Amino acid sequence: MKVTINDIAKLSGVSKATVSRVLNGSKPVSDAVREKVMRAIEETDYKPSSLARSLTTKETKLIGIVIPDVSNPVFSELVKGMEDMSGVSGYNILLCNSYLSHKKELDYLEIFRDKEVDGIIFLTTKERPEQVEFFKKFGKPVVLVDRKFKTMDIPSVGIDDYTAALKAVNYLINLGHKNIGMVRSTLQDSSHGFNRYEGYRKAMEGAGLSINPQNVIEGDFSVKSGYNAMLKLLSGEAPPSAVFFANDLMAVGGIRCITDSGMKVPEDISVMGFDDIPIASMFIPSITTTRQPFFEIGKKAMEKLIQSIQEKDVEQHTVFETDLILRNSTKRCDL
Amino acid sequence: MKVTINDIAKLSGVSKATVSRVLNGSKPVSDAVREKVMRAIEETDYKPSSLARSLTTKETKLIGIVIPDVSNPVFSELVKGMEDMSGVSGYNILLCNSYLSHKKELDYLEIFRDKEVDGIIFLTTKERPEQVEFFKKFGKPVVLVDRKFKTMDIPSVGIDDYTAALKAVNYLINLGHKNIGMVRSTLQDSSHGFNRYEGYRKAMEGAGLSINPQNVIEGDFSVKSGYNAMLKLLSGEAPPSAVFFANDLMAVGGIRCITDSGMKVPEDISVMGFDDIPIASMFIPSITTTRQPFFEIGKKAMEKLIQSIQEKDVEQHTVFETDLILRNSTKRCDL
DNA sequence: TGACATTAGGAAATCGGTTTCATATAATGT
DNA sequence: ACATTATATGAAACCGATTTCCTAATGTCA
Repeated sequence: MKVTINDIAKLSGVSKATVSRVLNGSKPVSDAVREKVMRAIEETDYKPSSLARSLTTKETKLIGIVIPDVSNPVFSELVKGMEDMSGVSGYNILLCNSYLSHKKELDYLEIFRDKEVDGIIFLTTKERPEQVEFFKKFGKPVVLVDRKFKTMDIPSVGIDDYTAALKAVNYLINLGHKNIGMVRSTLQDSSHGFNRYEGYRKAMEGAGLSINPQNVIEGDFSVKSGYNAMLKLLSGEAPPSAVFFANDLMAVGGIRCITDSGMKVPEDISVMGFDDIPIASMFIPSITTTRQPFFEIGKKAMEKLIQSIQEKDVEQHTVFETDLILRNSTKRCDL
Repeated sequence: MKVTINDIAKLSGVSKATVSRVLNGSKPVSDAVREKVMRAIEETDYKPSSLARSLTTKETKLIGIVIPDVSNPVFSELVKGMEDMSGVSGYNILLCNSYLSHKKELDYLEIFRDKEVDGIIFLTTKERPEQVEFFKKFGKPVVLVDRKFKTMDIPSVGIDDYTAALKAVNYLINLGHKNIGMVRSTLQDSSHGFNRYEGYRKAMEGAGLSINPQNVIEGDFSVKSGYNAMLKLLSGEAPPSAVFFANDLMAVGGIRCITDSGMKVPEDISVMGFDDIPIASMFIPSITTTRQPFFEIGKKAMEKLIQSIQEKDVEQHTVFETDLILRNSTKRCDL
């Protein structure tokens, strides 16, 4: 049989209230009594039931996290950052993969409510009214990662996609490239996709370069879509000398496509990625990209969440710096 | 204020016992009463507290999972399989990364006990007495993935590393390779590392080929260690014409090393990986490897766990088949 | 030394459910 | 029509903690 607070109380000859006090230090207890209780606890290897405790204290020390897909290195790194932070504060993580399914996202939110988590970190692409409604009812702290909501002001952590893309494309421009293509993505209305495209547009405009609409292709952030997009770019009338991919996975697909077509990266075409996932540095050639500090972002998101749970003031929107990582998939334009 | 079962009872003019019965169907309830109760529930958007419920029912519908590192594609895929299975049965996952730290592993196990999870899926490399002791006391179901314990018979799911490695190396032998090296790993006494090496040894022996000890190098399953191991192989007196890496990440490092040394894969040296993580098919050249059905393994592990929780009989040790995936990092030996 | 303030610890209520047990009413059999 | 069984529901105990409220014992001060 599992040993409970009552057993400890009996064993040490005190009331369970006193045991509770010894456990939590919520009220002073004489040394003699504390001693007795501690001994009983040790002897029986007693651990209080966090369930029963949560029932009265109203906190479960549980954090719900919804992400699209753990097997995507971007998200797994974010999760690691979150876990790193939650651990030290004694919180545990309920992890859920939505695979971008709206239904799953909502189902998981409901589960979080049932499980009475103390807070939620939410990663989605598209803001939806049901979500907003849920969060309004939910009442407890929520932090968004990599996106803000328009119809509700929820604390967020992320990067400035626009500026990061601007810097990335400016780098290509400084290498002498004039005909620069982009593989973007508007998957599920993702704001990253859009903002990165805006950065690209602005950079080109700023340098007085025109964008050939044929050289802006739509992808969906997957390797395969990068491959297909590149195929289109290569078959166009004026294939670009450099391509800015909205993420590294698509860049990988692009490089494979270029290689399969008998051309070389970066000799024939320069490729720029985004994210700096592990594969970017391992690939041949290694991929020039923009590093997002995913681990830090995850950590910060969790930190903010825990702080709001503990009713401390937190910065509403946190924006992290990105770094341009120069590698071997880009080179000066010879033309 | 949060609405509770008492509110529903009052609102619908019945006792809370009856509300509970409507909720769980544990006892028959007249249609008229059920109707009333249901209406009250809908009106107030009442959701029972799973906390309070768990306190009496003794089940939390929580599963604890300890894995080394989610950002490793091997493990993230396993986790996805587990989640896929747990979802349909209404279980939720408490995910913890141990980073192979013995202390963290044990800490998380303790947390699982405190949180009163219904069962645990445990991935570790090294069996340790404290773990065994914990599981003995724990009393609830546990499933191991990719390893068995020697001092305690815990249900497990995995593959036959020995046979898989044997098949892989035999393939290289059939391609005409005679001088085949291996980069293995005995990281934390991992049994995979050992069994894969045994398969290699047996294959070589079976073909009457001798193993040059200089061509068996120790790695630690990381890209970097694969690179360094390859460096050693290349600088040996009789570099192999083919190398069997104990996992794909090391194979990636190996290929980079070979490429950096001005040689080509597979023209100069054939490379064989293990696992078939996503990068294996994306890499240039794509990597010949042994596919482990990680998703299925994860799913099966969860299925077995849930079945034991529900006190059904389960197969004690489940072994999955592996497939040799032929790609472009291996070719016939010219010599 | 007597009046009053502190303090340690116990009894009981509480959290929000489930479950056992008792009971009134309806259904059944003869 | 009467005894008996089945059935729907309520009251209360319980799960394992925390917390409020109260009391008895000790300490302090004039």
